[in-house]
Amino acid sequence: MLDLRFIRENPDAVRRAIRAKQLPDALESLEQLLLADEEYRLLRRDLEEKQALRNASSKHIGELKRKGEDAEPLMREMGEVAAEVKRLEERGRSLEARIGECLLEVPNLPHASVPYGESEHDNVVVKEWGTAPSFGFEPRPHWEIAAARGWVDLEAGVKITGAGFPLFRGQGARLVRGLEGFFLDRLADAGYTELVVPLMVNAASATATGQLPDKEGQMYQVQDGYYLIPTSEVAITNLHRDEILDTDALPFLYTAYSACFRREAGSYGKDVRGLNRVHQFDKVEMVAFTTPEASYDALEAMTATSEAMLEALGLGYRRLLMCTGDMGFTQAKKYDLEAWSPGQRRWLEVSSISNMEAFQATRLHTRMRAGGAAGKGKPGLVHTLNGSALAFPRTIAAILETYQNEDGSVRVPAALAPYVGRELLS
RNA sequence: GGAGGGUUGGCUGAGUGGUUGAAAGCGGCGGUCUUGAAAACCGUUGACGGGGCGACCCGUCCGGGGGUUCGAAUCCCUCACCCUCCGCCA
Repeated sequence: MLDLRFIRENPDAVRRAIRAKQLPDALESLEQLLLADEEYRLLRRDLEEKQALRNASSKHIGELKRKGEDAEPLMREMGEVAAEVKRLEERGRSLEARIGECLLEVPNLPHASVPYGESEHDNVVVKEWGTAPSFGFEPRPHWEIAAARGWVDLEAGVKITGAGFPLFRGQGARLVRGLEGFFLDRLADAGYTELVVPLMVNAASATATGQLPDKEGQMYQVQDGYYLIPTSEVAITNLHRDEILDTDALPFLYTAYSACFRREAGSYGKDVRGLNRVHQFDKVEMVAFTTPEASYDALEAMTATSEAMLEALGLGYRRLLMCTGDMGFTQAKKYDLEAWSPGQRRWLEVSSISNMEAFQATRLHTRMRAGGAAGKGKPGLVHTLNGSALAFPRTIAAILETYQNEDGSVRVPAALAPYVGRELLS
């Protein structure tokens, strides 16, 4: 969330940001927030005055009692003050709750370099890499290639669970495992610390990273108030919730391979065929904690790391700079990487890399100072970033379609072959 | 799932209704002594919010949240976490 003081001092900048992000409902929350904040600040002043009076008097009563003098009149008098303090405290609590709720509804501000736009059509292609492969035959979509050899079995997934839960088999499963090792090894080389994280998180974690209350319907909720993670970002980023990090030790770079679960309610049609959109998928995620000064360089570095993987796999791709209207609630700046899908003749989003600036850190209460928790002085907020490297299903789709042969076999990219243990899927 | 015990400042650990934001020790910081260091001794040392140019002043904080009371670290309720024992279990 944004800093309350910043909102108080720059309400117009926040209003502009909400309009640019196409989130009209948030305007109402902002206006409520400003009203509640104003009332709360007046109430605080009154409350502190009465609390001071009560505190002084109760000390005085203590003195009288110790001396054996009569404290009854003063105690009766203070009864009224105490009642007033209680009334003000109750009102203060309800205002605090309202302020907290409204604050969660206010989106992050877009960075100055983000283009204004109302929808995905206004995103800007900032980079293209590779050339579309040519075939001596009509290239097939990945679901045909995969189904022919049983590498991906969508019907089995439907029987076992339901639509959107693919089953990988044989060399298809081997490809999944190979990609995991390939991605994680390259990220280890790039300085990322590997984690294995819980696949369920509590409501506090989901709130801190911005899934709640904004995207509640998109997560699977299980018993005991837990949610299946829609991305390991949620688990990783909460690692440092309520902590003060040592500024000199930053940046912290983490990666984790995990299953991800998304309800994707309302999705249908050709966009969801095959592996294009599923409810459970694997992903290797990157998360960074940096100083505010370093976060935009870190965004570029993280993006370059993801792009290097696509290049090592030999997959043609383009990088999009997301416009204000297509960016989402928590992000200040976001790039999407899309791999070319020759069998479908369309771009597939395989990675999304974002800088949240201090938006998550404020919710997380993750701060930094020289010396960390034991250090001295006022702690400052850190910036958080995350990105995928990469999402498996669409990467697998792009590999199958890009490297397909007419006989239905698929060449394994040279850099990936050692991880898969073979150079040809057949 | 059942029974019991616990959660206090950077750490250890006192404190069961009235100048307790909190003893003591450790650690940290400053000083004395010393060529320097160590040891010893002396002093000092929590966080957050608000106010004032400032010496300072006010408020909140003893796991979280409520309650009782003129007054709560201390009493009551509730939640979370940790420990011990029993049960169950890959």
